[in-house]
Amino acid sequence: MNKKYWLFKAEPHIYGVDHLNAAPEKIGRWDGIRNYQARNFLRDQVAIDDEVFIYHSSCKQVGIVGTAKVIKAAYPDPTQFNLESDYYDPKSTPENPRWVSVDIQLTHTFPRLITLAEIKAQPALENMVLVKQGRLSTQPVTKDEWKFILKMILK
DNA sequence: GCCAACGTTGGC
DNA sequence: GCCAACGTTGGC
Repeated sequence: MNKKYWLFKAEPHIYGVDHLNAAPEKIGRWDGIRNYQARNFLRDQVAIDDEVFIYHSSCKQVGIVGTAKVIKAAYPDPTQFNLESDYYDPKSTPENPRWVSVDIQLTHTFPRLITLAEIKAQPALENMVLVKQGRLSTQPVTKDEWKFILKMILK
């Protein structure tokens, strides 16, 4: 099974690299995904040992802030059953859950943030889903894009 | 199944 | 706060 690469978006004030860094073993549950296209990636394709860019959206500095690896594949997102949660979904049942989570472990916090503007300025990245389809919170990244972005940190 | 109205995401 | 680009809902 080939390792795959992903980009997960989050609003940093809700859940981001800081939360993962503060967690035991830097492990966290990626939950609250309520978009079918994103859900399908999480449920059907995201696998253990896949690597993930953590992206901060809707904030002052939008961009990629670090990497994580998947340590647990899709399982029912517990927040969908929690009446107290913003992510509660009355149409979801334990027998037939709609939404899934994965667990990830932070592997690197970048020494600097790679901004969306930088990414957009790179011809090599013009086909990234991030560039072509703005609104998608869980998206695939190609191996070439992954390697290219890691090199950008050194510049 | 179509499509208008409405809601959300997310950059700027 | 604005607005473009989606996604969702609901009448028919």
